[in-house]
Amino acid sequence: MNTHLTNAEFSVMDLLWNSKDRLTARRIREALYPDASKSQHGTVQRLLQRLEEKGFVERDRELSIHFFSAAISRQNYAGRQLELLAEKLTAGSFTPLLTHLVDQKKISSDEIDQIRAQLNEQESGGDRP
Amino acid sequence: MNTHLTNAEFSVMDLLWNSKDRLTARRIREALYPDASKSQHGTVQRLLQRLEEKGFVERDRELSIHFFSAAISRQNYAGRQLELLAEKLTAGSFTPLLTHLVDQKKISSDEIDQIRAQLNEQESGGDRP
DNA sequence: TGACTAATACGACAACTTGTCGTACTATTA
DNA sequence: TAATAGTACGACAAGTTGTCGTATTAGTCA
Repeated sequence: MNTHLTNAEFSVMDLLWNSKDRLTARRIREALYPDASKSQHGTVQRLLQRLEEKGFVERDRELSIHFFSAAISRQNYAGRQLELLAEKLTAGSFTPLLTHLVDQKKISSDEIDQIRAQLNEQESGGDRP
Repeated sequence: MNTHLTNAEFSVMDLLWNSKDRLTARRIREALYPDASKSQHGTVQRLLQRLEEKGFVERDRELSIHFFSAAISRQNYAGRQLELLAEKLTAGSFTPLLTHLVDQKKISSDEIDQIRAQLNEQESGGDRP
């Protein structure tokens, strides 16, 4: 499975991630190209096709009008990208990344609290192998 | 300043980041292309030139043999990439990224300890507005 | 049913990027 | 001054990306 989303592909995924329900190609076209010229049907279909090939999108072929949904969650994608980043830059370790963030105060104190809470929870709680 | 490093460019930066001292183009070529054909001088020079344009590399022109060094640190680059990721995927917030990491236990307990220590330190310490 | 509309499938391509090479030029060295 | 090694950068093939257009299939309705 390819791991990279191009800009246009990302726009589609962003739509799907933000949508509660599955979307038709038409819906997606309407959202991405509100002026909706004829040829942009094709563009969206092409994008969906490539996204399906890459494993990012699931297509329900049941009906002749297909329904599309994200095959992986935004969280999942974000996590994967973060891992790639760490792998490439810091030999797979996240500490240097986070250290820098904290140093630069790029993490708000609210965020700090949330993460600390989660860390504490995890430490006490779920250590079932 | 461009924010993206291509593969070949990254190899150069990786070298510079790993090196204590500034490097000459020759050193870099030797490292990246150990077989060292003639034309690869040009390749490395080209890469260094582009990296300089992008603001990633500093070039000391003092002598006719130039010295190259990273203009931004690995940490800095990593942080910037992380910010871009968060901006694009989670409206600039890091919490969802980190939450996912913690959930998946992609962060080792050692790392958790380090980060927590740093968080505590920051909280008690430097809150000067 | 046959004409029409809308959907899918995908080849093609222009614009851009990327890695590489080669050539021109300059400085240093023997 | 000839040879060597460096810098500067134009050029280009290969790959990517966004887009379009055309072929084909499937419903729709007078």
